[in-house]
Amino acid sequence: MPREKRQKKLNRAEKADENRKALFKAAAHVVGNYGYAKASIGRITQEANLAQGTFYLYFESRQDLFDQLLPAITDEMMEHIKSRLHGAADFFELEERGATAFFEFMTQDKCFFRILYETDLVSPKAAHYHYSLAAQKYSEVLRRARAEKQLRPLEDYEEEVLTYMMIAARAYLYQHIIAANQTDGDVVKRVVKAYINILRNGVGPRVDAGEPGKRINAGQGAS
Amino acid sequence: MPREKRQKKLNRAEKADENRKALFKAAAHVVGNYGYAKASIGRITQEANLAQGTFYLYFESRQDLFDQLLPAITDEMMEHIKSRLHGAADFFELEERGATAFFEFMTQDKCFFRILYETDLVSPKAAHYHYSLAAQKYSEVLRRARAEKQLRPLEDYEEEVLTYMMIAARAYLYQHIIAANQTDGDVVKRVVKAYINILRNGVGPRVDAGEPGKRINAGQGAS
Amino acid sequence: MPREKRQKKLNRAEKADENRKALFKAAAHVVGNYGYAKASIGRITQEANLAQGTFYLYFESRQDLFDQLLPAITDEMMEHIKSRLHGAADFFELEERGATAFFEFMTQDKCFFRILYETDLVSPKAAHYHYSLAAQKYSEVLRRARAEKQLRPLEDYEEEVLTYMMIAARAYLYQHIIAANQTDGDVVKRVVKAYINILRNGVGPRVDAGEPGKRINAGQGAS
Amino acid sequence: MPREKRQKKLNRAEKADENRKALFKAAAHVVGNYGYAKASIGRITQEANLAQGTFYLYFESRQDLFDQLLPAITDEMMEHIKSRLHGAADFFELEERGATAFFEFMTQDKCFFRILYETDLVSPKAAHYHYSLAAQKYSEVLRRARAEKQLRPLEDYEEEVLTYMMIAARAYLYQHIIAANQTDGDVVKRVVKAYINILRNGVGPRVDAGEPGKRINAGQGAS
DNA sequence: CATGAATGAGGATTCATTCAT
DNA sequence: CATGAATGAATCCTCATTCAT
Repeated sequence: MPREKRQKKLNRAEKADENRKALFKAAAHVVGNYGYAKASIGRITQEANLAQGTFYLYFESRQDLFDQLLPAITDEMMEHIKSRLHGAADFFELEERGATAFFEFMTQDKCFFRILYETDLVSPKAAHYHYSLAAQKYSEVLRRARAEKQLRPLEDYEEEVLTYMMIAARAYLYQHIIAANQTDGDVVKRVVKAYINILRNGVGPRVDAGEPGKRINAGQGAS
Repeated sequence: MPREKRQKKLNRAEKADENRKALFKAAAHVVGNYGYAKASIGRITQEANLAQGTFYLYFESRQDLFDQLLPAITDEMMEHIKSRLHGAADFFELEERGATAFFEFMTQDKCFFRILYETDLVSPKAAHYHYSLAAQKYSEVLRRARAEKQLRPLEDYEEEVLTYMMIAARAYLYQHIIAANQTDGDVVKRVVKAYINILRNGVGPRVDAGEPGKRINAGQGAS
Repeated sequence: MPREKRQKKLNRAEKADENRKALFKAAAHVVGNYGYAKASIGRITQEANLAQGTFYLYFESRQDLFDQLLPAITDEMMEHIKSRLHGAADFFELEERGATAFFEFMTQDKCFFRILYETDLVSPKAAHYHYSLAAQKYSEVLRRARAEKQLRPLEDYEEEVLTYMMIAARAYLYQHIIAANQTDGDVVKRVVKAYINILRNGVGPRVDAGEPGKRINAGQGAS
Repeated sequence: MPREKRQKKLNRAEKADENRKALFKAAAHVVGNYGYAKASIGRITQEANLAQGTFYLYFESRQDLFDQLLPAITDEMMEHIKSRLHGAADFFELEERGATAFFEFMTQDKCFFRILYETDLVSPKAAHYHYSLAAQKYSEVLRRARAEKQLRPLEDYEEEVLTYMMIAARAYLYQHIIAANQTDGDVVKRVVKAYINILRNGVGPRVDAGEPGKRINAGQGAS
């Protein structure tokens, strides 16, 4: 008897969890493809194969869903990326793997950026959670990398600027190069390689090893 | 008599122009602060001090406004940036001035990014106009910079990746560092400096720790 | 338990049916009295004691209602008329009863013709349904009447012309004589008598004034 | 000088008349094809090649136009029909010519019935003008025909019923047979012939087929 | 728990009418 | 006279939310 009861309770709890997940998934799909504005409860519940009223058993309001949606995806993404980082030799390899994992995750769920950008409006808190988590992860990584001399010495502000340049790069490179060339199977690899190379070396002209005194750009002002 | 008539006609045309501009401005303000979803014709016209019906004398529909809004701001922004570039010595100075001008423009019109990101949904065409114009400008600049050897040789994919990294950096650095520290009057200067430094030199460790002079401008901060 | 459930379900279905009927009735009333143009959803739902939004649970759109309104009334009318025809001896008695039933139905629902005439514009399909059904009914009746020699031989075109003359007569006689003399309780009877008489005998002069018995029923008034 | 002035005045007056007529014509066209509901001032003035504001120089309001539109057309129609009646031998020939002229007029301006039927709603007065004029014309014709024994003796109510049967027949025969068979060039002729035949003789069975001489024109169909 | 009918507020759009030019 | 810009009321429709079943 008690087992049966537990069983039933489990079924109930499982069913509830299933419904909640179905609503999240449906919401992500609808918001990602049509935007928050068109993400009506009706559309979401329909997509989740539930009745409209059922929505309110799992979320207090439309706003409540929006507050929870991005954080849920963010956590999932962080989990995914983390799982791919193990064993990286240094900062640049870490970033290479991280970016690759990020792009992979995006490709699974193309609508991520629509959700991210719109969330900024409908739920600033949720958006802040996303960005501050990302920034915090980078901060940790950078601290360790600096401690281990994997980077050149960074001056004031450079760490913060670097952090957001990397977050930004991931976002834009995905949206504007990778998403636009999805048929090309190698695009991720190539983009990551170029990205890491620029990140490591910058794009300034190299001093000629043989002429250490020479300053590149010396005559540049003439242009 | 003809003068009076011309005068009057001018007034009419001027009034119309004023109204259109007021609607654009109001729309930018409302969309930027509340998002497209809440940018009702009522709110926009109220902000512009016009009657609701008047809106339809200047735009065919709400969608029509949305299609025109971002391009109008984009053009204005490009104009502003262009006006600040004259006399830059090389690529990095150009990017320094460009980014600074960009940040200035953003500060005038803080809601730009909300408009940009949301536009992607409500008017993909308008968003595409923005990004492709930005990419095109960078493409031209990069071509010239490469021709004049202001950059290290770039490999395949690096130019495209670099372009979007710069566009991305401008966006994220503004949104996450500059907008968040607006009380600090020097934040733009410092961010730009750090950004250009990373762009030029990367963040990889120097091969030869003992020879800091190897990299051009490594000590740029001294200026 | 199952009984209660069934009971409840019935109630729901019944409520829905009631609402739909209330909307039809309200629509008929509003359209009939104010015309389609002024038949706003607001007016109709108010008349039906329902909220505006409720309308859209029963009709897809205003147009959808308009498409259904006339056919619904047409079917009701046909049903009513049919119920009064049983036992008619011949064509003229059938038409007498039919016209009388028609006039009765009209008197219940005075706005019928406004609906009919306007429907032609807002829902040509619905109007066509009405007219073609009416024409078809007459066609059947005429076929039988001819087979049973209840009519003089009809030449080409006469059957079709006769059909529309009868449909037309019903409409105009109701609108211009009966509706205008509703206080007169016998108006229907008298109009029908005169109508049937003209239909049967025409109005041409009799060749032979001295032989009134020449035409069957020519002296019908004696009955 | 005076001549020139008169000339100018005439031009002005002519211009005004032209505008008024253009508005009437445009209104008839728009109302006839789209109905009163969609006959906005904007559409009408556009059709008339005039500015919206100009409308109010010729009509007090939209309603004012609607009040005048049908009467104007009615007068035009009566004029047309009257011009075709001259020389008719008796009542039936008169009706034959009248109906033919009516159908001709309709064919010129197909939208007449939409205007007529809708006018009933937007301007009952104007509709009443139409119907009472038509009834009055018939009344005069019938009085003379009866005086001249061109009809069989009519009982009570028969005259009024006959009047509206004829008005109704014209309307429905045009709308449902003639308008629907416009490609058939002879349709008018045939419909009129059948109509007059039914009107004259009715459709009741003949007592004695062997006595063709009994009814005037009884064998008319043989032609 | 789950349902979906009912609600009514909110928003895009149209249009008769006015009035300055 | 003629114009057409400006107005704001009116209307269809959508949708978050509630609640009886």
